[in-house]
Amino acid sequence: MPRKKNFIEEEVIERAMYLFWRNGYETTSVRMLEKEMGINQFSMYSSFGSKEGVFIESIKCYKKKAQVTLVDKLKSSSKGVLAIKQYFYDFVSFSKDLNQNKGCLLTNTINELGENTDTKIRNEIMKFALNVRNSFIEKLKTNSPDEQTIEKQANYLMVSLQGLSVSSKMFEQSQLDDFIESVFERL
Amino acid sequence: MPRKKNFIEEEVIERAMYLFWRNGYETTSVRMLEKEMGINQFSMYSSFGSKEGVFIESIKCYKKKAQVTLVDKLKSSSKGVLAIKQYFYDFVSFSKDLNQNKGCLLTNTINELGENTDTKIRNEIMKFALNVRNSFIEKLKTNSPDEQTIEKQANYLMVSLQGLSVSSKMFEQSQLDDFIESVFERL
DNA sequence: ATAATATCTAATCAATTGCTTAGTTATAGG
DNA sequence: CCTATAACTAAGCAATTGATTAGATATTAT
Repeated sequence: MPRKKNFIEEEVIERAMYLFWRNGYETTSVRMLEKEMGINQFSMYSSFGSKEGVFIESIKCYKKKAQVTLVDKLKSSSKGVLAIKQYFYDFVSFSKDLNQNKGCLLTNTINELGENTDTKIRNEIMKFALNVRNSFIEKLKTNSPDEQTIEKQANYLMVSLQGLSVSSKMFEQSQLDDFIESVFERL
Repeated sequence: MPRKKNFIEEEVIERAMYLFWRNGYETTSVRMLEKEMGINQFSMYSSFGSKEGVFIESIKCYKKKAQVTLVDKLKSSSKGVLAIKQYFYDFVSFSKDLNQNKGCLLTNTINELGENTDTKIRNEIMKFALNVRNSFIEKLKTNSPDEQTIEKQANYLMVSLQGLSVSSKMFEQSQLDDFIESVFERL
């Protein structure tokens, strides 16, 4: 009986996601979201409950995007550890968009909100991190059979990824390339 | 002839610095600063001009602190590359304070403010990064004479440091240890 | 068509933001 | 002592924050 929404939730959330990605959580105001999503505040609140609600959906949207363009490619590759290296390069270009170095939205969020991060958000982020880590481990198995070595290497790669995310905001591409090459010289 | 300030600028700035370090720039309000610094808003603005002014002084304070506890120790060490490894471990415990993982204030700032970072602030941060990088290079020279190798290693170490800063907020100490050990296994 | 209901627009809410101003108080040089 | 000066207190500024409300507008089953 009721009226239909004249926007598609997934579409407006993707726009919101890019805004959060560019500006961070605190700096992004509800008015900016309104403008970017192309919908009224009422629609925003009735669909997503709160600014945080919009953010959580944006995080999920980002994860989906990263899964499709990065993790799925990694999983389906047959190149072993080299596939992880490719993931690193893909990750850097993924974090650049329209000549902007935005880093990784998940890393940005952890870094911005720190220990005060809402548990729901933190869980979403940690789940994805574990997901990536497990994908790394699958590829590492082709190199070494020793489980302890693999665990250590996985930790090494995860911290390295965080470094890339932040560094893409302040260092030159050549320095990032140096880094990636060095990382995989050691594997 | 005039009245004396009844606070010491360096003292209140150090308090402000810890607040910014814990909460980030945007999340820290002038009212919070007032409370933490123990001075009135008028005093704050007449001494430092603006919230950003307080922040810039806080950044300088942080740099001084990091210089004394981290860089000076590195410079005076005679252990070569091992001294850099020690710097990494010191850096992690430096970013932990009162059981809080706050990361590095400079890294946090770059990550939070991104490309919109005020030039003055950005310069302060970049200067310190170069300073650390040069200290690394000095120690790397004891290992290899090849300048190109050293440059690449320096880039590698700088990105790794950023990784440690962010990762200290989301990973276990053992994972950070794994990372540091892996970095220096082949240096 | 009509009634029911969810979505829309647009105005508004109290609270908080960074910052300023008016008026008082302390400190020194003459 | 007195006057000049700057630091103090505390109230207030306009603008913005996240969120809500009232009333108009579509949509669809009956």
